[in-house]
Amino acid sequence: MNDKTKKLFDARAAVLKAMAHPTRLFMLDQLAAGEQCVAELTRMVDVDMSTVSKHLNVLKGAGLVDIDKRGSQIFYSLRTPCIMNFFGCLESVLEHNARIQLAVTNIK
Amino acid sequence: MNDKTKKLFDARAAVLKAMAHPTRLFMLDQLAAGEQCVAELTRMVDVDMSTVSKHLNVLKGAGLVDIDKRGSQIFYSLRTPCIMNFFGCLESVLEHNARIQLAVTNIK
DNA sequence: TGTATATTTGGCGAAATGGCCAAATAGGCA
DNA sequence: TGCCTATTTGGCCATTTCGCCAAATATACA
Repeated sequence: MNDKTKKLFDARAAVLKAMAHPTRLFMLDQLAAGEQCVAELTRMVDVDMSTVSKHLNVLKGAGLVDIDKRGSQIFYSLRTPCIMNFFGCLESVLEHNARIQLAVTNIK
Repeated sequence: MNDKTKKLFDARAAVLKAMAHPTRLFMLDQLAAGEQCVAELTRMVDVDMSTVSKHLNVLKGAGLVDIDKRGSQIFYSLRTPCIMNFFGCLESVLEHNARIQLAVTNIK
């Protein structure tokens, strides 16, 4: 793998890594329906607000969300909505896994 | 977030997490062109074969690849090729990030 | 100015990750 | 059987991740 290829896959993996956490993925999904402030997102996910803030910072670092400060609140929004198109494919992987799991269970 | 929703996002995130490593992503990309054995993949990625083997096991655990043992070799193949459709969207995120970076550089 | 609300930051500890090396396992073949 | 090749497993260590709490920062508003 040459240097240029390595850099490309490093960059792609970094974006995936930012998405690859249940809380962050859930928040992206929520943001797909429209911008939200930190407090509102915190209400949805049942972890400390400081943790939510750090998760949002990870998403920002990966270029997945934009922020808009208005008054004392900060609104986060999805920068590249096509990200969510991937859910369909994820679902097909999960379904396949579920079928395998079911088959294995039936054998036992 | 209720329990069912949590489980769904845990499962989705697990698949993304399996993809979210440069070496694993590169190997998935290679497998998109056809099955490969461990030794061949190792030749491409410049890490120890034991490390490659563990990466492949992660991909298998996530349901992303299938294996086929033939003789003393084990061939890995992509189970759900639609996974690779996501690259296009990743690219648009990366391009956006690059533009931002360029803009910031120009300001300085 | 002081106080309340919204958000981020710093620090800590527990757990997971990723790499290498050495050793174990499995198959093919003399 | 023994030897070679292909692959996986176990152990170890350095690094990263993720959660909480407490403290800092920023804005609004009286």
